[in-house]
Amino acid sequence: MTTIYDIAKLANVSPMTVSRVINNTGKIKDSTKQRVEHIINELGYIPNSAARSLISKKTKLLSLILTDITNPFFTKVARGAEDKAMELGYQILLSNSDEDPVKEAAYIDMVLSTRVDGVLITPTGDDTVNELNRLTKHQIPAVLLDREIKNFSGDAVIGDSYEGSRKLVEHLISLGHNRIALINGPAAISTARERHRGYVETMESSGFPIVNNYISNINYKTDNTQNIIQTLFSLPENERPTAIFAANNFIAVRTIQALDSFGFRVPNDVAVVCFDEIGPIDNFNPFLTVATQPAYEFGQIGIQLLIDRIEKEGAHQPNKIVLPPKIIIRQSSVTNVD
Amino acid sequence: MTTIYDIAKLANVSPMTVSRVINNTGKIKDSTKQRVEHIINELGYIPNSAARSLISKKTKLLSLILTDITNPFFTKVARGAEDKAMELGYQILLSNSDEDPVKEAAYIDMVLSTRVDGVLITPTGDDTVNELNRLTKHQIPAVLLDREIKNFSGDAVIGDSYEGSRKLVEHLISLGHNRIALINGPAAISTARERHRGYVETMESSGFPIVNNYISNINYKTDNTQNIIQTLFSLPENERPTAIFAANNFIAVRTIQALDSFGFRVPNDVAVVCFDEIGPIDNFNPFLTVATQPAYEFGQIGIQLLIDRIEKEGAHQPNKIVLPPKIIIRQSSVTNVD
DNA sequence: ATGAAAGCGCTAACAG
DNA sequence: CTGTTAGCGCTTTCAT
Repeated sequence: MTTIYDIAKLANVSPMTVSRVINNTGKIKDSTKQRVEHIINELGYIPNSAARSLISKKTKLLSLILTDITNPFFTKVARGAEDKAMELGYQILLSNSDEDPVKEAAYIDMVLSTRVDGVLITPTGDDTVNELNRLTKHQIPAVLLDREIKNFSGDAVIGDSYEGSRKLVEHLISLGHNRIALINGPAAISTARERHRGYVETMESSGFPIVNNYISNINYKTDNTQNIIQTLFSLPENERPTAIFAANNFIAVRTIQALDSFGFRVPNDVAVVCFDEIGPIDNFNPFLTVATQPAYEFGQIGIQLLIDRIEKEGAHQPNKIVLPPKIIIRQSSVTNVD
Repeated sequence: MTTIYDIAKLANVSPMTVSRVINNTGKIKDSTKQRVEHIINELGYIPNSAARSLISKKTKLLSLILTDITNPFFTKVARGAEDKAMELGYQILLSNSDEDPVKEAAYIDMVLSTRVDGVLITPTGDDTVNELNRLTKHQIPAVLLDREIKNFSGDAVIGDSYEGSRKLVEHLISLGHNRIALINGPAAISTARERHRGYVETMESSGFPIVNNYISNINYKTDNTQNIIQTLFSLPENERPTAIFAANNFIAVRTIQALDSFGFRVPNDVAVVCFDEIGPIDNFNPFLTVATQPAYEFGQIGIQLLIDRIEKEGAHQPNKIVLPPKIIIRQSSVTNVD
């Protein structure tokens, strides 16, 4: 491996001069500069970032901790994050927590030993506050993505789950539904709380009762919905829900599959709506009615906030960016739509 | 930031003893070990990997260079790669080349300066051989993913594009099609060459002519298919293709969109088949007939090969793993299928 | 079983 | 404009 010492020797200068040429600092005679640069190119020399990090305490590495990149929402987040990071000279370390606090903690360990400059994270739940505190203790800035956390104030990029929720429920109500079930994420996750709030308030303001049996909480990514669907549809026909609000795309898919397994068709027997698209290509799967969120921007803005926090001196106020959802009406809720 | 010196001072030992405790090397008296470990936990000390890398010349970092993680095939590859890497104690740096050799080269630069231990890469084309040679020059192992490269022999995980291609075309022929168009990727990419070969040989062995106008090459990810579709369907009705073999999922989507814009319906007017799923959830979008590839395994195996190469002493023979595709028949080619 | 010295590759601080 | 010295945090080597 060639080092600045090799270059220095060949160029008859000190290593320090080589360093100056590489970093474009200080004043170097043009001829020396040329000579050094020529040798650098000749040998294909590339600075060792470990050595640099040791001094600068910066790695130009960021950690992106998502629950699962396989979820199209997070796929696009990752793409936005990567693009912005690259643009600003950083690289991204990817991790999937799978909604599992144990995996999440293990990743924070790695993050800490890799000494990344910052972390953009979708926390698994409110308890993630402990991991965030570990980061803070080591002065590693973190930005929350998609989910806020109780007892933690810091930068965040989130969607407007309350608003999206209201609009989805209003849409269902406008179609004549009033027995609407909510299959939600865990109450320890802010998006689930907000979607619940949107659901409840919209139902109430439309004068419909909140039926507790209609509301359930499951894991956003793993739990299946068989039991829930079975229970809901064992009710007498005039008490069954006519529509289901699935809190996210994965829950929606599992819900539709469960419905299918019991012989119920969407939307003929039941209408289904949810948050976020189920595929990477917008408007290509013309099936699910969704509250879609600008995932790519989540990633971009998240990284931008993070890098601002890293590079800008002084502790400025926490920045909270709220990105609005967009309702797209498709066949899973109405039959007569393209 | 706490260092082994801080620990050493508090434990009344030398830094070397602390290092030994951390790495579990040498013989340490149990009592000293306990004492040191206690203080380590107390302070929440975590070793600085930059310092370690400087000595060991290892970073425990791998680079994953894909064309676009937004493509569900690569999304799953990334997931498989990340899982396997984590399991083996490595972290993954994610990059998207967007099929652009310039971006690809820029990423290789970063890779080189970050001193990753290895690279798993989907090359943009045969010219990527130059970038791979740069890696080799710096003794950084690389494993090819999904695509092989002319004039480069090394480890690779690829699919059987020829076989998948044959089966897709055979499927179309069995449905009575013989005017089948191929919208392929660039000839500089091995998968495109193999898919072309599978198409040509299957057509010929079935006694059908190869119509040159039916074959076109475009970028896997960016070029649109408007012109191609327009040209094909300006032909007299009895010369138009009745089926289209799109070489990958993204081309298929753009093809269907283009067909749609000209008022042609799939599969009623034209059958469409392609490689790889268009969504992350298998069997949920019951539309496209595809040759699907085990993307998750691509990632897992790729990382496994890479780490073997990194950790196993001695230069063993290049390892080439070929993963078979699976044909899934859906509505884009036949109307009477679930 | 433990420690001291040296050095990995680079740059900040100071000298000239 | 260029060089010298020291040290980032850790581990290897050699002593004890």
